Amino acid sequence: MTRSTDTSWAEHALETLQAAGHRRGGARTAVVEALAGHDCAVTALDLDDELRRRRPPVGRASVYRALEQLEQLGLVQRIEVCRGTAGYERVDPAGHHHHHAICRDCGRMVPFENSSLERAIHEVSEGMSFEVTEHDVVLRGTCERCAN
Amino acid sequence: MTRSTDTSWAEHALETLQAAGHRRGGARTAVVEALAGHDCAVTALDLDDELRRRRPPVGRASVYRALEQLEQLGLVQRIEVCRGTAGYERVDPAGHHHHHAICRDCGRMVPFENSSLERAIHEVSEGMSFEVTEHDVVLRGTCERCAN
DNA sequence: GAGCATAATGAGAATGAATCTAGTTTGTGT
DNA sequence: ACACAAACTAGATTCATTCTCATTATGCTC
Repeated sequence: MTRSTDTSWAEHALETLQAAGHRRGGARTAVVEALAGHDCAVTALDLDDELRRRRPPVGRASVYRALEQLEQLGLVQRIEVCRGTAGYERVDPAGHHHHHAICRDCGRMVPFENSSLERAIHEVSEGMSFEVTEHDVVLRGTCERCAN
Repeated sequence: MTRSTDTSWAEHALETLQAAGHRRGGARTAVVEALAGHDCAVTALDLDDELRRRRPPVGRASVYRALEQLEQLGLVQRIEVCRGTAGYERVDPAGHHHHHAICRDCGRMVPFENSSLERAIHEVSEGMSFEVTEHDVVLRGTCERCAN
């Protein structure tokens, strides 16, 4: 579960894509594999850099397209990493997930999880006219390094 | 408190700016006044549109600069409205604030507040190596209109 | 295994929000 | 009123993201 390349997530993702009526394409598979290799959020351009070197190279458009489809299927979550840039990270099929604290100065991102927070969010969601399918919590401040 | 133009917030903001060593400039004042007239998040470009028509017109750069300063002073909060666009809204000086549920389909934004959620976030923040100064919760899903 | 419809792909152009630059104006303390 | 720094505007620039479109590959059917 703490393996840095999460094979089970990748398999699950590829299966879900197929079940959703998608064909098996090289670029999208590469994106899934790359995501599986990251434990926390990566930007689309980081993935692009990483995948552009492959043979054959993966185009930027394909990376964005794949991420969008994965997000739509609830396989990855999108969060705002820093002003105007999105980060993507895989979603545990078991529903287990974490949130992030982001340092205002250096952009460092620290994941955390907390069950009473989850419970509170769940309760709020219930009492809402919305049908809430996803939530996202971001704490912002200064990390211990930048605080001096 | 439900007045659509919140004069007290505007006054508070202008005072805080001054206390922070800022001079009183026409453009920034205009931005503060415009923000006071909105109860929920507005995008920078909406404000720009709104203020460009003034005599004298306010430049786009000034809008962004003012928003950044206001955010730095904790007078406005920045949230991601839709992919790649930020929304800004005034922060109640009393510390009273709300979060948002955003419809994935139509982009509609519904504010909500919940004290046990706040409490949970506060607790998490305490136990963190970060010095957390701000937090942001976004619920995403389908609003009752789009759900049919 | 060949043929077909169509999804998937990649290169690069286009978009659009946000930031930066340069030169000008304005506010404030003296 | 003067001087000097902060604030301002217009427009160019940057940079993430999306779009276009010609090309390639997949999965089906026969």
